[in-house]
Amino acid sequence: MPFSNKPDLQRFLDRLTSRSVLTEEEQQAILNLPCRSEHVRANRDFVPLGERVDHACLVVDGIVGRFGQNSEGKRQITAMHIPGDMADLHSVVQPTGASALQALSIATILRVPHAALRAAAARYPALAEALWRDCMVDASVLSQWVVNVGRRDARERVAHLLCEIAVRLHVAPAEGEIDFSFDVTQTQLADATGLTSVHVNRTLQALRRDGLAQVTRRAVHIADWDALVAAGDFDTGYLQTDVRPEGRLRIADAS
Amino acid sequence: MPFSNKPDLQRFLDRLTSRSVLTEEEQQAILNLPCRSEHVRANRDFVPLGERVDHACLVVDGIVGRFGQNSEGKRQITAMHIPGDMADLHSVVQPTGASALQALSIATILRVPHAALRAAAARYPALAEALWRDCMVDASVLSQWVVNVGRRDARERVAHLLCEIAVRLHVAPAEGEIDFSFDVTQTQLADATGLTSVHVNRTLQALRRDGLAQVTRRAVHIADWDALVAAGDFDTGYLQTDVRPEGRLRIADAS
DNA sequence: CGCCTTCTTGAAGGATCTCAAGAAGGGTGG
DNA sequence: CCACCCTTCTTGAGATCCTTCAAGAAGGCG
Repeated sequence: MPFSNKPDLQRFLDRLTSRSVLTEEEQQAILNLPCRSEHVRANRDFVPLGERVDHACLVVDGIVGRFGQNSEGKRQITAMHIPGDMADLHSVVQPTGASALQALSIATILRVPHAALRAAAARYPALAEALWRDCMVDASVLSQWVVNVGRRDARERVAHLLCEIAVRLHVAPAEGEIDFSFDVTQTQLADATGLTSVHVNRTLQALRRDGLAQVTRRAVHIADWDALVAAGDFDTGYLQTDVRPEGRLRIADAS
Repeated sequence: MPFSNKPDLQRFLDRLTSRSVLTEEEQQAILNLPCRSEHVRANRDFVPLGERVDHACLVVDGIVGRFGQNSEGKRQITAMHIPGDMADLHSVVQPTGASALQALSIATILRVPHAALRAAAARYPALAEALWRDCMVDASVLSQWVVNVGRRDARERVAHLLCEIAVRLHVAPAEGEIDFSFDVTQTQLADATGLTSVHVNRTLQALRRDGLAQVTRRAVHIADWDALVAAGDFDTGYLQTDVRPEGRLRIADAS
């Protein structure tokens, strides 16, 4: 467990402190978490469906999908995780029946033992609360995905997803045009939006034709942010990015 | 705050202790939570969309829906809550951007102040953990709903929802036939499954015709549980009901 | 250079929606 | 206790969005 993992844990810590207030000592507890780095090739399921797990996975690089599937084997991606996300933090508290994880592109992950996370959470209640809060932001996203897949048409779904990713990557809202690397296939976009890859293809063509966004295999160029937001019926609030310092919470101090 | 609320809080406590281990003292902390009982008529939104809330709502009686909506005002129900559920427990840790709640039938709820829940969680880390875990079971359901709406056809969606509710109400799996009260309109079923009420109507007729289930305005009669489970591609694991005593968790004891 | 994955395109079919209107059900007031 | 009203359910027909199937083109990696 070399020190070289600290920058990656720092990224996760930044995520936590963007919404929660943690003391220096609590922050150190995160940075000192033991972990094992691992490279995963694209399309590999590195956390299998339905098994008990004893560690959580921090995404260091690449895009990771959480997914479920129906009996015919059709996949539905239920969450997309970007670097800095602890993709299955929920497993700390619910180690069985956890969801499966798949590398959507080539990825690097850090496996963090539950035991260490639990020990840290037990020792520092405010840390437990910060982790809990992080899980709830994840759940907010999940809620939005239900709305997305349940009550929006193809164009809206794809636009909404692109907006969400842009905001989570902190590349938006910039003025007008936005570029970011996003290494996923059209088939994976289809599995995330509940469509077929054929229809995602046509939908992306329409978004391009209408001057909203150009999506290629490796990157996204948003040509008109406001228009894409409108097309995706997107409202950034649920993502809880940009919480001002005075809005960050800490309720767990024992009295 | 009369003592008469204790039975209702006990129900919530039972929910917690079915998956988590709590000491006598911790259990008392739940039972002593202050709360205000309230009757809500059907179809009323009793927690509005997008506002900051300072209390969580425990469902005592009736069915409560959590929902989001798109810009056209089309609703998507993202969760259905039954008596004993704390419908927006997540708001304790994420008081802004909470989801809206609507009474699907006439309902009775208990409003529990965040302050009291926070104080209890701060004082008893194991309690915080139990609440966190409860939120994660809720998130598992949410995940399944994404799969349901994204990758299953109308018949499967409706069957899956009926199975889920039956298991959560602890009326299944009984042998073969099952009856339970379920006071929800076809329009609400449509909003939960991402369909139209017209199509839900035809789907229910098909389920009835095929001898799987009869759904009326007030109740559900499942004629063939196994067949409904197959039709809904339903796997009970994610609900984490029936966790055996030795499987219940308690990791938060400070060392 | 060659292979394998991914993207692209067309055409046809099907699941679900929309619109519309009548029937049934449940609650309420006279 | 009946009549009435409003919500919910039911049914039909036509429209549409999306899927399925298929096959060729393009792209990336060893």
